[in-house]
Amino acid sequence: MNFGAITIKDIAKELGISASAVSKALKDSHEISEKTKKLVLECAQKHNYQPNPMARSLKQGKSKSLGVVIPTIDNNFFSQVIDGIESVAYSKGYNIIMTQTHELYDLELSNVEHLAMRSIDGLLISLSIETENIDHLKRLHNMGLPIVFFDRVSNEIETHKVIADNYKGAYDATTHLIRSGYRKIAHITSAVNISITAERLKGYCAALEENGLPVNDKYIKYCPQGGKAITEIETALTDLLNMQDKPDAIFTATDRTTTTIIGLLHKLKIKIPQDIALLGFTNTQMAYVLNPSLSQVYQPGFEMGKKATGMLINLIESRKPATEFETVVFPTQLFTRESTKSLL
Amino acid sequence: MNFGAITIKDIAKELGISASAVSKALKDSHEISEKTKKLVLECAQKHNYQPNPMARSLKQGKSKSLGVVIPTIDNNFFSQVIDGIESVAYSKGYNIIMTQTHELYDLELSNVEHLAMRSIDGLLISLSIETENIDHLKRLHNMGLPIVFFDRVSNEIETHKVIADNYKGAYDATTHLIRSGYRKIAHITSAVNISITAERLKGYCAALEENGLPVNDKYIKYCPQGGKAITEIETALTDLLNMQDKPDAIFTATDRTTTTIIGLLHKLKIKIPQDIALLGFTNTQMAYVLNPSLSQVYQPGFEMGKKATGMLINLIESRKPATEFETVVFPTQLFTRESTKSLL
DNA sequence: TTGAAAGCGCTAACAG
DNA sequence: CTGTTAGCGCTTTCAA
Repeated sequence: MNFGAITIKDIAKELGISASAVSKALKDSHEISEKTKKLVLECAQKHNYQPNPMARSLKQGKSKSLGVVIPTIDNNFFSQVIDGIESVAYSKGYNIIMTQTHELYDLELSNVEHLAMRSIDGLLISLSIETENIDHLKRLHNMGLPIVFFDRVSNEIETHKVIADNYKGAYDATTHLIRSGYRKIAHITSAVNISITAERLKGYCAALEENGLPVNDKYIKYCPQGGKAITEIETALTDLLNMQDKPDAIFTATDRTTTTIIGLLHKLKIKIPQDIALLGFTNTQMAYVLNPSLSQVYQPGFEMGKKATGMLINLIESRKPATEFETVVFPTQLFTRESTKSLL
Repeated sequence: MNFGAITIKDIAKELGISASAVSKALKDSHEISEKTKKLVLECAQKHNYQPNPMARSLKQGKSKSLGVVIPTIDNNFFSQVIDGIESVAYSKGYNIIMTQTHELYDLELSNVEHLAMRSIDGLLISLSIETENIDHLKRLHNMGLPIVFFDRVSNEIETHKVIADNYKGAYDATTHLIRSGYRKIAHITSAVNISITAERLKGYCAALEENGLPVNDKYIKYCPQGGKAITEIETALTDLLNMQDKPDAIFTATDRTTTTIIGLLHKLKIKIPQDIALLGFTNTQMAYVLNPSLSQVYQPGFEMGKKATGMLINLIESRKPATEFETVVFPTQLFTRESTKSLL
């Protein structure tokens, strides 16, 4: 770090003035003469002076970096969120330190600790599946660390949150399946404890009920690891396919589950949608080239990232501590394609 | 940052000893009595003491963070590389600061400057497509910043590099197409100036020549933006399809190009592989569920990230400046599927 | 308009 | 074994 970099002191020495004068000149303070300013600026330019951010952070108690904690980067939704986060953060002079939890509580814990230790100014987080207890976040939040949740949120901390309209996304998806003539709609979802699971499940149930269809618990399959392990998806699918009254459609709740299921059905030579229809939450841009083209519920990841970051930076930079917190809900988009072609 | 955090001074005061004693006790120095150590440790524990990394960095001239510059995160290959980078970095106590260039030279420049300013201890970089001039990297490298290139490398800086065997990957792919009976094999590749383009092109040509097939320049299409814009891929494809002697197979050189081409061919109702075969470099895990399942050249992204990071950390931590530099080449894997089914 | 001095939190050389 | 001191680079009073 700071490889042979020039410091304020060096400039001061070269110009025969004091370090504080240089510091002030550099930030165009009114208490420095134009002449001196010009001299300093030129000298700084000449040596390509870059302020040492560590020193500045140490002094000012601000690091100008944001911590980002997500389950995994290898996911269309999250990489789009990251793009959104970056776009806002950079424009406001923040850099981001990104970490993945891989859905593990222990990793989330250590990543968060590590970030806090790293003196981040704020934290953006989407909880891991394993995370049931968020004391680690409460502690930091109570100490004054601004936190904004997105996607997988917790109600145990009062702060800004950014989510997709998971309820409506699931509701629309299920309704579309029903309208297309499917009656026995299974739901393969993520772990039972995370926020998006509950919301999506609610939407699914509501659509069924509104259409006079029974909610059959046997049609609801949880993947405790959120589909990280292909085996849990396989088990869920096999269970469904082995049922006496097996489903005629599957509504999958996550990106990974959706794309994996399509692969598994392929392997089993089960035709979509003839044998079973498929519709899922996924942000893949390849949905239309999958075989068959895949109906999808799309979340505006980029916008969600932007919004969350904007809110976080507001929290960080606002003079007075926030007292009003917002939960911003973004609409999802339903794309209907061959995988849910109408039976009617 | 450092929200209400306890400092060494606080501990010193509470225990009625000096700050330096605490500092030494904390690092288990032999010049501190066991009794004091125990006291200090307990007190630190009690208050959940966390050293301030800024202060430590400032003092030690090390930030324990690595800069990572990649074209885009929204790419299977790169997100796998990141996973590899993270896995090694964390285990060695480094955190990573990641930035995307989106294939733009200006963004690469500002990201690199920003990272350098951020006092990173080392840099991992895969060059953007627009980058022809790497003076920005040379400058930092000359100032002593350890740099490791991966994937898209430059020969203008002597340092460690990690790449896939692009030549062999392309050679194997092309050979496979030839053996499957295809004779007019087009190559849609990335921008002409980046390293991987040249290497893959060479492999493609070599395979053709070894099999007595002509290298037809008209069959080679460059995408100056690396496929970032769908239009350039579309143009390349249309050009090929409009040729009198149009190709019977396409070998695509990048992840994005490959998946986009399959979509475009779909739209045009051109059957793969009956009308035209397709084989490409891509790390998508969905290759086998695409329509048709996609033959692919797979690069070991995770391992490449691990290796590059290991090398970088070695550079950073080695006492004497390195004089010998390595270019590590990872083998690619060819998966043959329906999109290149034999014509014979 | 400029400079001297103190201090952010931590470490390391040197004294005691 | 423990304390004093100085300093990393920068900012910010306060004094000149």
